[in-house]
Order: sequence, then C-alpha cells, then structure tokens
Amino acid sequence: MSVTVKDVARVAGVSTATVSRALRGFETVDPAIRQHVQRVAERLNYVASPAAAALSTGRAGSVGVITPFVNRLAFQRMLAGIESVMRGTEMDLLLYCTGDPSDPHPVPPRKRLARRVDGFIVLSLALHSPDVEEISKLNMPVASFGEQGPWGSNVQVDDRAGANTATEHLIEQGHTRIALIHGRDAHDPGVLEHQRYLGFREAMARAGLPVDPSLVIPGDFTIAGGARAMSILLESTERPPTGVFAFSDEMAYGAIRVMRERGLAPGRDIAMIGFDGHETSSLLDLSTISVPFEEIGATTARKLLDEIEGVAVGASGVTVLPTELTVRASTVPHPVTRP
Amino acid sequence: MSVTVKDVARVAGVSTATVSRALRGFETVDPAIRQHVQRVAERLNYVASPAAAALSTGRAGSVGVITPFVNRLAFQRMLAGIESVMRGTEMDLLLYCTGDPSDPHPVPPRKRLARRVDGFIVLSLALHSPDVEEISKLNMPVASFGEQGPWGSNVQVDDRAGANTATEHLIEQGHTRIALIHGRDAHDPGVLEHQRYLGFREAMARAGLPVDPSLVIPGDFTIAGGARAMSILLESTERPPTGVFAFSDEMAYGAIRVMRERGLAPGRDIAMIGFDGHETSSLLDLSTISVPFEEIGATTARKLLDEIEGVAVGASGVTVLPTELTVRASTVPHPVTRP
DNA sequence: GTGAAAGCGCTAACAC
DNA sequence: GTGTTAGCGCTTTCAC
Repeated sequence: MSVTVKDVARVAGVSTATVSRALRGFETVDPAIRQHVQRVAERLNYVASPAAAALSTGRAGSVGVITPFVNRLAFQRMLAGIESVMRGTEMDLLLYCTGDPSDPHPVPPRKRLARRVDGFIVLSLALHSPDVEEISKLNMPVASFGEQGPWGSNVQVDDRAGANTATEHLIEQGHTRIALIHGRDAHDPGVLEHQRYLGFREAMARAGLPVDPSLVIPGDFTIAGGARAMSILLESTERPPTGVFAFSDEMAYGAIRVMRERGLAPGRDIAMIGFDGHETSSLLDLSTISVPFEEIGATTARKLLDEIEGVAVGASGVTVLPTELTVRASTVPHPVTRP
Repeated sequence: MSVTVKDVARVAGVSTATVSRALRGFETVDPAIRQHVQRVAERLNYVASPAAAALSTGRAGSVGVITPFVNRLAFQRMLAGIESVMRGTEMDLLLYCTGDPSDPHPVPPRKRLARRVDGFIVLSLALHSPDVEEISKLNMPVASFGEQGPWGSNVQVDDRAGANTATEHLIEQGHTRIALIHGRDAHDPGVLEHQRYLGFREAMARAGLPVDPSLVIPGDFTIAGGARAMSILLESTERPPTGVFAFSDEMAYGAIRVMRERGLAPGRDIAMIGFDGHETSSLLDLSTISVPFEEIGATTARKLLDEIEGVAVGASGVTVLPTELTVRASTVPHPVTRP
C-alpha cells in the first residue's frame, strides 16, 4: 500500500531494526548510517505508521481533551492554550465531548477513551459525573482543570476568592440588593460553580447582607440563559436587584441584552459584573473577574505531558492560577463624556 | 498488559475470529454466540485496541480537522458543528493547527498528518498554502470549507454575494466614502477573503463609487487588528470614512472599541457592518452578514464521512450555504428611545 | 553497532 | 457458522 520500514531498509541496505533506530535518532547507530537512512527515508517519503508504532510500543502518541462543551468561549481559550503546547510535541490532540447533561451519550465513554491516548486533559467536568469515574478507572495519566479529581495533576483558579471579590466590589459600590445568575446547581457541592457560590455567600454574609433566594437564578452558562435569568429578575421580582453578579461573562451578555431591550443601562440602572474576562467583555464595558484561560490550558497540557513522560509520576500537584478584578463601566459608571 | 481478544476468546470458549466478528455485530455469527461473547467481553471490561484494529484493517478510525486558527469564533462554531456530527460516530476527532503564517511549523505537516486519520476536514486554508498541497498529496478523503481545493467535497458560503450585500447596504444608507477592513491580502486571488473583496468592489463600482486605497486597511481578522485598522482610518486619513465594512465581526469589535474611545458612536457617527454573524454582535448592535458556521461544520463533517464510507466516492460536490444580512443599529440607527 | 526474529492485538482469507 | 492461520508495520530483545 504505502512505503514501509522494509522498503527503507531494503533501499538503504540495512535491517529494519536499524532503520527504526536511525529514524528515531538513537545514539547507538553509526552517525554515517543514521544520516544515510534518514536521507533514504526522506527520499522515499517514508512516514512511520502510527498505528503500528503504537501497537508495538504500547504508547498511543496522542492525548485526549475531554470537556462537556465546545461552544463556550472559555473552552476555546483553553483549547488554544493546549494547542500551543501540543504543537511543540509529536503528539496528536484528540477531542472528546462528554458530560454534557443534555446528551444521553450513545457510546459509553470508556469505549471511546480507552487505549486511544496516552493521557487525558479533563476540562471542567463535574466531580461526580459518571465520566470522571470512568476516566479514573482507566488508570491513565490525567491532568485536569477545575475541581481536583481522584488524580494527581490539577489546575485551578481560586473561584471562591474571585466570586468573593466580585461580590465585594458590588457591595463597595453601595449595592445591597444583589442578584446572582449562576449556571445550574450552584448549591450542589459536587459542582464546579459551587466554589463561586460560596465566595458570593461569604462576601454577602461578611457585609451582613441577606441572600434573597428569589434573586438567585440559573442561567445555564449561555447567553440565552443569561437573558432568561435577567427577564425573570426584572419581571417576576417585586423589587428588582440593583446589582447583578453573573457566573460567566456570557450570561452577563444575555442579561445586558435584556436590560437594554427595556431601556436599562448596565452601570447606570443596574450594576452588572461577570466572570471569565473574555475579550468581548471590554467592548460591552462589562466589569468581570478575568481568568487566564489560555494559561490554564497550556499549564494543564504541560502537566499532562510531564505525567506521561514520567517526570512527575502520580502527581505534579495542584497549580492555582490567579484571577483579577477588571472594573469597567457596568459597575462603575465613570463620568466620561459619552455622547 | 490489558485484556485482549484472546482472553475473551478463551473465557467465552470460542476463537478470536468469532470474538472479533461477534463484537462488531456481524450477521454471520450465531445470535446466541454473539450475545454470549458480548456478555463476556462486557464482563471482562474488554475494549479492542484501536491501534491493532487500525493496523489490521488499514483504517485509522478517526478524522482530522485542519485549521490555521483555533482562537477565532468562526472556528469554534464550526468545530461545534463538526463535533455534533462526529459524536454519532465511532470515529475520533483529531485537531491539527497549521497554516498559521506566523508559525514556522517545526514538524512538517505531512509527517503529522499521514496515516493517522481516514480523512481530513480542512477549514479555511488558503488555497496556495503549502499545507493544501501536502494534504492533497496524501491522497485521502478530504472535505473542506472555503475555497475548493484539488479535492471533491467542499462547503462554501457565497462570500462574494455577502460582501456585495454588505456594501450595498452601506451605500443604500447614503454612504459614499466607505472604508474596508480586510484580513491580510484581500487583493491576492489565492486567498479566501478575495471573494469578499470582489463583492465589495463590485458593489462600489455598480454604484459608481471609487475605492480609495487609503481606506482599505488590513485587520488580521482579530479584535486587536480591527482596532489598529480603525485607528489608522481615524488618524492618518485626512477625511475619515462615513461607513466601514469589516471582513469579520471580530475586527468590527475592535473598530467599535476605538470609535467609542474617541467618543464616536457606531451608526451615528460612522456606520459599521461586519461579517460572520456571531452571537455577541447582537449585543453590540452590530449589523453583519450572518454565516451559519455551525451548519458549515456539520455539513463538512457529513461530507467527509460520506467520502470515507465510499458513499460519495471522489466528490460529493460543492454545497453553497446562504448568508444573510442582519441589520442593526450600527448601520441603521433607529429612533428607539435609548437613554 | 547491527541483524534476525519474535511479538504487539487485531482482522480477514480460507478451509472446514 | 466457526476455527486456523497469516499477516498489518512497527519495535525490541538477544545474539553476533
């Protein structure tokens, strides 16, 4: 079918073993021969079959990225970071979408994941999701972003502190009636966003402010969901909030849209702060907690590679990356002449 | 190391061939035996080694997505579409970033791509890029979005018509001094955006309007690039344009940011229209040409699968997806009471 | 330093 | 229908 080691060996006048060694740059090969073999391989346009190599070595030569969502800005930014690291590697990048609660996965994850890769990068999977269990059963190198699972390597941001800061910021601006747009089940301790919820509650408690349950609305982490949440806040609440903290910039976008549709201006009528720090948020003058997602992706990827290489067997530990409060006009309407 | 066909065969009391056939649901296996084998495999937690299967069948069991950029909204949306199709498949999804002019790829693409996948989804690669050549040399199933390469299956949007419509829209609003923020080399016929450029020129010509070269600025398809372009338009031009057409929403975002920083409002002071129709554009009241990227991704993926299955050998042809003009306040400032 | 040969785990002829 | 057997293309002992 295509050119194999044998062909290269024959043409180069050496054994297949030597070809294999030469092409992988082993020191134990006579430099002259190595060069010769490489040249022949080049000329023959030889590329080793990854499948055969994988079968023989037991290493797949690739890593898998597992995430519940591909259509979120945070994912895109993490993927960019991962890609930038993997690019310098010989390894392939596989993408697995799973854990999306709305998808009753037809193919059981284990079957998809096992044996195909040398390790996994797990992004933002809920801790108690069945997939997490499957993955850890696979007993392979794993590096994750989000809550630390039953594996060693993990990257986090201090969601709790970030949420705390965001809430404090609203409080400092004089708001006492603060609404929360969370994702799905912020109250559930097994869920990623729970940390943010804790941070929110803490800040409120510290300021002696009550958390009005009718002001805590799910927004599904999407723009549309954020819009729905804001509609609820504006309609079905007798007394609307004066400040809103959304657990993601995207939900804040939706909320802002709804506000505008009703002639309300973020920052002037209702203060709004998001979480994520996406680039588009600066255009909307949205205050937010900036999260270094690109760096998160890159760091997670590097950790996984270390684990695979055996550099950090078992655990390269937890890395906590900082978040940062970015203040814009949606919380602090500055007196800029804005025609 | 782990459980293999042999183990299953031994436990089930049949041959490895039967195991293989049973597990893949062949009709030629006694239903009772098939069930039995499946049960045993299940109990043993057996998962076939993809590497071995690939080596044996000559099929990799995966498809590769090739794109020059991962950090663009358009890519994310196409990827979401691709993923939604691949999810229903047994195939893996590999991601290759290449063709980014700023990256002197250290690993030659051919070596990365050959033999690893059963086919490629090629997104937005410039026609004359070396990668395109490499890919077609590989002689594998390919489905692409963008300009039609030397392969059969292709998905496009009518960029020319879209750009035409956008430009016409500005002209209809009474603009005669219209600036263009393109990506890199709109003049180069081998480049994707060239079609948009043609559409722009046509509309201008038809209206008898001149294309002022000093109003044609590259923006690199990024927010930052769009901002730079707008700065140039506002500063180094004696007479700024009254209307701006950006070849991507993202560049329009940057342009809008710069306008705002100078107290200018899109739609009121300068009309602005983008291209892509991303969700965030509605928040910025940005008029745009909406492109169905999710559908593009899904359609391209389906075409590739067809090619791989042999359903559409050689060429499933070209599919042109429609774009749509979305008018918002950045070009038609409606008299809405906007406090 | 290099070659011969035995796998890696699966599939596909071919024979029964 | 099912089993036997010969690979798929590479890597890797183990001799030399």
